Amino acid sequence: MTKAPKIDETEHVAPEFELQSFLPYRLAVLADAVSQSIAELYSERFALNRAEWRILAALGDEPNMTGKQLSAYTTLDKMQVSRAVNAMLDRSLLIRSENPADRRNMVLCLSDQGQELLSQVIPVVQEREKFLLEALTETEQTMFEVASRKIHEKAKQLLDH
Amino acid sequence: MTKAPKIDETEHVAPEFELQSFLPYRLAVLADAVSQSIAELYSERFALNRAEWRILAALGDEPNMTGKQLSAYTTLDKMQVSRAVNAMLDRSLLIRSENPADRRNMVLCLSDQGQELLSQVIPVVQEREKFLLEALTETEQTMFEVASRKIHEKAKQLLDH
DNA sequence: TATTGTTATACTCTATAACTATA
DNA sequence: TATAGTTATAGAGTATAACAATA
Repeated sequence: MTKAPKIDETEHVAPEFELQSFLPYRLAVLADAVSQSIAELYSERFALNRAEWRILAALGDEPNMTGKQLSAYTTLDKMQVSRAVNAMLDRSLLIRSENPADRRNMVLCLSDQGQELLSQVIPVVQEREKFLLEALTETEQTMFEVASRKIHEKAKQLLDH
Repeated sequence: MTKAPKIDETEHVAPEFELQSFLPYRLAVLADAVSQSIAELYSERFALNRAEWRILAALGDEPNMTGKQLSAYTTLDKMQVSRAVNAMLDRSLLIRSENPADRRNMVLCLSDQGQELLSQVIPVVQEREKFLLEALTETEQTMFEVASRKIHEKAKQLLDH
């Protein structure tokens, strides 16, 4: 009984790989869909872009931040902050004051108009967040948050060189 | 006993809102960090951009797709596919053939070089995926996947108008 | 000399839509 | 007329680095 020659199936055959089940791809697609579903709210109804929305929310949560603090809070870089802040100053959504202790710092907070705008945006985006989270039980929500945080920590390890 | 006048605390005070715990923000930041940690692998070592990497992986998983099928598989739009495909044809990573049944369709598959490149990229990105997933137990991984899928379904409901 | 924030510039991405070739 | 894919072009977003003011 002669053996049939075995075909080497590994030659030119890439390892099994399915994009659909690749975590980074899945996360990108998910975040993209979720982002879009929120962005359409603050951009269309309130003429904010992503950076402006983040800064608005950040200063609503914690007033009197400097550019650098805003950058850390929102994960935007200093240029994005600078540009968005200027656009928002033009629209009188922010008030910029000097820090007498260190005049390199700009100290920013929301104007009454900014507060007003924020208080209009928040319920709208929160409603949408609630809709998205209806997909999950409370337990699932908690686990999802915990897992997200853990993966994020790992990813940050990689990016801090 | 005269009542002290109550201060209306809702005036000009936005509802409680913390960007850090807002699901869409958390997801965006997470996906961004994870994406970056993978992109630095395929872009630096293999000179691929995101669209090219997705197409490479897609055709490795399922050869002989048309542009439209690739677009659906990778969630890239037809222009992004067209551009990436042309760049990859220039690098001889793909083979384009005509579909005699409908000559509007281009049918694409990986060349030997494309296969070879893919088989180099896969272990590298899989290793990184594994590193990221070490953050989670198997149970957590499963729950995370399930939860992701559920949220994604909800988000797609919103985007399909 | 280092830091905060601004500006300039170039590059990449994205979005719209006009265009071609097929059907 | 509708579809697959291409091209053109403009706008948005991003990245680098030079710059001014201040410490």
